[in-house]
Amino acid sequence: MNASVVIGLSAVVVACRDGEALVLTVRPQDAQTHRASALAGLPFGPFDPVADRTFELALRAFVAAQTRFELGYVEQLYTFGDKGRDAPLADIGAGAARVISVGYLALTPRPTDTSAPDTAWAPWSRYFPWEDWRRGRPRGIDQVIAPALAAWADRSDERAARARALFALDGQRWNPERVLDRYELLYEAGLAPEADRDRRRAQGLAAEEPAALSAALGEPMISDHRRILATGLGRLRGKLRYRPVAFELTPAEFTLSELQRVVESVAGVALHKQNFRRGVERTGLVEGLGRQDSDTGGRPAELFRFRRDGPNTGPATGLTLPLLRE
Amino acid sequence: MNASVVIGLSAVVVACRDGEALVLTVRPQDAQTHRASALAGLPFGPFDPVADRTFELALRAFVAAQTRFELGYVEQLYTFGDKGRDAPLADIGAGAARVISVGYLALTPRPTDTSAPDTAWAPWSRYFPWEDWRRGRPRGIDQVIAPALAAWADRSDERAARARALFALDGQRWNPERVLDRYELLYEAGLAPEADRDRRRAQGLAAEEPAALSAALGEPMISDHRRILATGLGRLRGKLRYRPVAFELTPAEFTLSELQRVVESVAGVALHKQNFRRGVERTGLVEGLGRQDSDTGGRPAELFRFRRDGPNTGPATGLTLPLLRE
DNA sequence: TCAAAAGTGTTATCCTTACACCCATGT
DNA sequence: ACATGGGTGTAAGGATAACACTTTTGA
Repeated sequence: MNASVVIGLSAVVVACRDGEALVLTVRPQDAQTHRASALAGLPFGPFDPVADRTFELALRAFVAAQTRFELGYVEQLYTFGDKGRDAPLADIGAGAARVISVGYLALTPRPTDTSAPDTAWAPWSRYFPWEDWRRGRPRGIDQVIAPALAAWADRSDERAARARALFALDGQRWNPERVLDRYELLYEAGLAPEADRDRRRAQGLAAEEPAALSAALGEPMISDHRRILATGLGRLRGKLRYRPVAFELTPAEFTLSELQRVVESVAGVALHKQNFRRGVERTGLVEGLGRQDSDTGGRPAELFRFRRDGPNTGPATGLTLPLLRE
Repeated sequence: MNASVVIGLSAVVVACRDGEALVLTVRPQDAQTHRASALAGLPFGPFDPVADRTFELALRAFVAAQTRFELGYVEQLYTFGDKGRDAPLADIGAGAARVISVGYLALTPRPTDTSAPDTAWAPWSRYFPWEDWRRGRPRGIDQVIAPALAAWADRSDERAARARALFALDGQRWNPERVLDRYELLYEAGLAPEADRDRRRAQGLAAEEPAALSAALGEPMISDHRRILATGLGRLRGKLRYRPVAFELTPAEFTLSELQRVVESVAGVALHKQNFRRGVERTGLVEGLGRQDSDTGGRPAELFRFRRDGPNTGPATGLTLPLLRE
């Protein structure tokens, strides 16, 4: 008998369209009914230790097979191995094995609709509605999340303090990057349906039908995919500020407003237009093309291009995020 | 027969002492001779998918068992799975299995000498001599590395450009965080003995005795451990600037000079004293204790303490690195 | 002509960098 | 007294944030 481990790969594939950040989702076939699952998940597949030379090659291959979509920029996110939160065994076609899942982040400028069945681009605010502050503080935080967390914290100061800091409760500042911490807090507080499901599974009970989907708490995903998605969003938000990743999400030519909408949809905050533009131009990561884009609704905007040979100077080359509204 | 994968865990355990950044190393027993290996490695051990609940718990347990040392701060680094660069099978006690290694970074303020045999704290400049710029540009870069890379680049502009950017060759700026890229470049160029070894193993040849250890190219390590170490150093350097990790490497009470020496030894650069101090005080991460430390050699220095309840304000709380010398 | 979006100018404030200088201790 | 390291003051330059304002298009 050899080690009873299988390695699963999952991909958070991100794109932007019409000012909305999207993530590629799939609805896997249910093992019993052979119909598409009620819950969505990330593209995922097994890693074959004999045939696959590297994780990344295996990932590119199965995402292409599953979604008919070729990946561009790819980076490893995290490897998840907690017992009790691993993928349901049926999902991955394994026997009685422990599943370790290696999550990847992939970015693409072209969210072409896939012709594959049961795959779709979904705005990620569907899974994390509390993360979108572009039109001000999301209602659900004060109306649903804060009261529920208060009840959970009860008389625990530590819990209450964490809730305040992560969800910007009593005048604290919102930190867009702590997506995973917020999701984990909701999970711990039992406000993510996944927590309930994992607990039942650990106790050998049958799975419940998913509870009514709360608009404030977001849709759940299969397995631990919402956790992987949270990791991806957090990483991407952080990286915006110190690596030129935003340009992996824009077409080859873009206006500065388009770039700003991409950054805003990922960071989930509204930015100050003029200062954003100045910030972008100061980096030297971008060059004007002299040509203009005229279907903007107002004055035509100059087209820009990312300079891949940008200045290596300085340890950090990313974009500044000049916040609007305080 | 089940999936032929085993998961290995490795730890980059970092501490600082006397202004030197140290890493915990072990010399594993050779399978044939039963004597300590000539090459050092990182503490590592297998992950047991049946018994171990999480990676982190397993890591803490085997590091304690192997080195008699308890870990404090721990974070996951990266999961390595490339074929041909995985751990030699004998090292991990596996059969004909593919080895996936999950690397962790651990920080500790107390580099107590372990009583365990064949474990030692080593300065990491032993493995990456080109990474220490505290006393100016390391000699080995111009005398050994640059000529060797030039020969390797030959007429390839792409190779030459990468070498220039990573090793700060023609007046380019040194970027302390790109430790892994530099190590990988040396590996690719055949300047790391590990590359030679991996190639021979892939071709089914016997392992060579390690070549003469060049002072400029650093000591090799077993398996892919030097790559994991490079990942850890790079991550830690980057994190210094936006998370309060430096305080995981200092004792509970410290002078600002001690803190500066810790940061300098990790970042591998010399910092401007006055501006560093101002930078630290501005963060509000630290509070003076009124008491003083008198064995400094000059005027006694005030003792400070890290405020774990530091201000959550702002997305980034780390230290500024005001460079000395240009 | 007006709405909409692009783009410019200006200012106060803060952070960074750099330089010069004083302070307290041990030998 | 003087060497050594700790600590303060100040000023220039750049980045940021917050204003108000002009320009160019389509309807």
